[in-house]
Amino acid sequence: MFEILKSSPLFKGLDNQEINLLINRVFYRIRQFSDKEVLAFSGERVERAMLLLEGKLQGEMVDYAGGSLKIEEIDPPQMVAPAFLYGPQSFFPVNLSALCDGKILIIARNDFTQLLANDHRVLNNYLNIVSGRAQFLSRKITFLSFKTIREKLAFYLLNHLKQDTMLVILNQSQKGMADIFGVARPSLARTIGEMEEEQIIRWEKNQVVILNLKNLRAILGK
Amino acid sequence: MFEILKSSPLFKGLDNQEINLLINRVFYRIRQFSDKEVLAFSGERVERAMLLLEGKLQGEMVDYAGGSLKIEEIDPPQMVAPAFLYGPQSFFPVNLSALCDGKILIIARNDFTQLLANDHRVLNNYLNIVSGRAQFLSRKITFLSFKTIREKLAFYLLNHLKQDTMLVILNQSQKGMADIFGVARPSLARTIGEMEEEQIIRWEKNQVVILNLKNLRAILGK
DNA sequence: TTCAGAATGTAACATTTGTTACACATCGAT
DNA sequence: ATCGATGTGTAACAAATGTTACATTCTGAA
Repeated sequence: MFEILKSSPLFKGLDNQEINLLINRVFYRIRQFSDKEVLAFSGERVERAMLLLEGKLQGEMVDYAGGSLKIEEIDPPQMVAPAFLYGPQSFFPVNLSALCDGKILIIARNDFTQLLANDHRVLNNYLNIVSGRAQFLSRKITFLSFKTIREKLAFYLLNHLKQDTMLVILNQSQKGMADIFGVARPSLARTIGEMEEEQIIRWEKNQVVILNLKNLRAILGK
Repeated sequence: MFEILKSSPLFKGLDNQEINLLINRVFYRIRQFSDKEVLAFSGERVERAMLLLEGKLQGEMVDYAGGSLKIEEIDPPQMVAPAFLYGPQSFFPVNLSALCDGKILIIARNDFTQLLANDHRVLNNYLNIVSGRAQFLSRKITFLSFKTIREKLAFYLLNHLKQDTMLVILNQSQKGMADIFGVARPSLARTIGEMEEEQIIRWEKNQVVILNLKNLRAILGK
């Protein structure tokens, strides 16, 4: 376990023994979870710090109509909802569900606070994590504020362009992307079709080829 | 100045003298600004902690087409962009402009870090502020994810309902609200008209009367 | 290989929102 | 009180997106 923790942003800069000492000064437990299990519901109080050790989690906002907007996926060794452990409104903002089997490290808030107080480097790391979360959410807002599907798609592609190539590797299905964009799947497909028609992109199975970078950029610059 | 700082979330729990001692151990300066002045552009690096002492600021995201989405207003004695001082992407997420004359306290990041290290209460306060920011942004995303103007309006009204009344006091013009919602002003006016037609609300000059709470809730629950 | 389930392309149509334009009301400064 | 700037109600029309439906292709497990 300490190998995993050592590579986590929270314990960055600490060696195995230091982590061991710190962790063993507080109460903690490991919880197993299985595929598709819901670990927390939106609105539930956040009482414990959680750090994903194995497996993959997904956070999605659920609207009142039952529809959902996938916000992000969480991979080890990241913390879960780090920005919701303190502050005035410590409630889960999303439904947290498992995409496969795995396990998480759980530390109650008071113990976690103690952990932070016990080592300045961990505290500093945590500060960076929380700030990073706020920045992630801020970018999410930037993204959601794009009005048209065309703009969202252009922004997405430009941000996922592989260095020095004209390729974007897709690790999402069109359906998955539509969820992230918060739009209907056929609507996204239509926009993709239009942009292929205009020779801006070529949509292949697992990747997208940018045929006309200038025009793609123009979508955001008009 | 210390009276103002004393009432700020950052120095909560400290008395004037303690604040005085802490502040005077680091470099700081006070900057005056005037109405409509732009204090920072979106994308600019955040190098300094800023705490609003007097006046009123506004943060707005500017999209590529020049349109804008007003994110929030900042009143004294709040910090400006507290969640963007640390972390991997410390750039202003919004254009920061003045809504009237005022002044801010400015502390360079290194000095601010020193300030945090010098007092555990201030550090703890800051942690709460940053978490609070992430939580604010998260709620913003919840809000933006509502699909229709009807839903946004219903959500807004239900969240601004004055305790134990059927009133919502408006401190925004319709135009201002349309900006916050990220929709066109006539579109919002149309939706308001429809909801008045249906006897759900009555829109008056500076307030809204809820006529049918059940139906208003039903908009989000359907 | 075969088959079922998932993902994709596409079309017709409905719904929502944006755009533009204009009349009118409101508010504050002179 | 008057004027101009700003906000508001409303309408007609355009544009974007959602909905539904169906055919086709892909994919992984038996």
